[in-house]
Amino acid sequence: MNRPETLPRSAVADTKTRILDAAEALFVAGGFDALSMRQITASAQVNLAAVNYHFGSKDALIESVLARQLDTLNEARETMLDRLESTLGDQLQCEHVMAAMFLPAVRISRSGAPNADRYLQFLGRAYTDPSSVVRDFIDTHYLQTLGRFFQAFQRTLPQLSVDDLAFRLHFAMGALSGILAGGDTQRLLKEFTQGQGDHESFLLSRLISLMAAALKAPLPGPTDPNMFDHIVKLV
Amino acid sequence: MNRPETLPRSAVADTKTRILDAAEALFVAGGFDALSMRQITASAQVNLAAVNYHFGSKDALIESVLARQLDTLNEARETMLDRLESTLGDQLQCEHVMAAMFLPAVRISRSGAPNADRYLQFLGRAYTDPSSVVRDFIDTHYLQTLGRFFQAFQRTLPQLSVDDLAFRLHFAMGALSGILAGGDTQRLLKEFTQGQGDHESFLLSRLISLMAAALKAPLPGPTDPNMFDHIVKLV
DNA sequence: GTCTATACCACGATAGAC
DNA sequence: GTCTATCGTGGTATAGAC
Repeated sequence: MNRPETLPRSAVADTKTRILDAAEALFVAGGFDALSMRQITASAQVNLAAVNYHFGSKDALIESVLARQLDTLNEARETMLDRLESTLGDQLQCEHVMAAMFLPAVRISRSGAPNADRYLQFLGRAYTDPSSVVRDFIDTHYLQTLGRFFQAFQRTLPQLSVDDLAFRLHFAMGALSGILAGGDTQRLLKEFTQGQGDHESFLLSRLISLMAAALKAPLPGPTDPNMFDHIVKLV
Repeated sequence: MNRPETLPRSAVADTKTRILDAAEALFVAGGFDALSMRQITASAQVNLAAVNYHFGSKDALIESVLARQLDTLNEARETMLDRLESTLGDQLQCEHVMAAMFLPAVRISRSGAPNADRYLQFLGRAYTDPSSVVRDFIDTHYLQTLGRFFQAFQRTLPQLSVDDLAFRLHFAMGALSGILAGGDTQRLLKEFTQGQGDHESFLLSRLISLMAAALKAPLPGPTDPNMFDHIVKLV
């Protein structure tokens, strides 16, 4: 922002970047609560007070760490959704919208960008970290992109009311978080990063199939609408 | 445990119970990280060191708070599942199994038990609290009951392999957590507690319909299995 | 503007007196 | 069983050097 443009980038990163890199590495390794200001500053070889000077607080630091990676991801997601919408037009289905949500992360992780190999590890941490700081920031950060995707889902699922769609998307997103938060995350990420194209397609299609089934479920329910009353009286 | 049986219960609760009650109230109000030993002991009007003496640590205290409520709930869940299984036999469907998971909490909250009205609030906190202490304990606590329900789901969904069922249950449970963790939790709980029977049946049947749709989704996926490959090549 | 040293307060935990 | 005193660690705030 207010850094002079004429200043040449030195061979070693400046203090602010060193703090960001150190915090990100420690965050990926152990999550937010395993982070201490003294650990970060020692790892970055800067003074303890440097974090507060450059970022204001520990919370603001980790938000900067998250934004540095998630801004790019959400841009790619919206771009991919735009392309799919303009290419497919009325043939757009909710599976395409979900692909636009999940594919960009995989692609970034396979690009030649620095630390690309750890990108999905970072995402796994960011999406599953239990701290309210991380969760609140991600929720806020997703608000704009999520609205964009909500409209796309509305187009592909016109039979659902706004309330029902919100309910089911909430359901589906919670399911995704649950999968990422589960003990299988490591295995899941391994398949993402190391698996062949077949594995990647298979896993993503399996995930998307499930979410599509939940989104497309008939409104009155697949069974007798009064089934629940029946159960209540049964026990 | 090692409290003498001959000691009569005094009119006011003893130190251990007062600590439990105070911790539970503060936990419901603000979650685990908003709890401090000094707050708890001040609210319970006991000494700061009393928590460590009676429970060993702050983590152990909150585990006692959770166990006091969740043990009863899981017993009721397993009991209801037993009754449904013996009553319905081969006619048991996965909707019944899910009802056995969700109904007991609603019933406890409407019983005349002390603090029953706050029971669902407590459950919402317990299931959505971000602290690893709470999450780990609930996961461990659910292991036995969850295994019992897993077998029941296996019976009602014989077309799914063990791995696929685990994947989908993981999905469904994550969805439930996502719903509870969302901003609509308050409204959801209001409907649970204040709504008429119609609302309760409607909401639960809507939730169960969604989860049943995800569990019953056809294995190859509702769309072309190669659709994902098609998407990959499209953008 | 940047960076450093250092002080401050709240936290959970514990030893030892009573 | 209960209490006081104290320890180590956490995030934060600030005065002052460069």
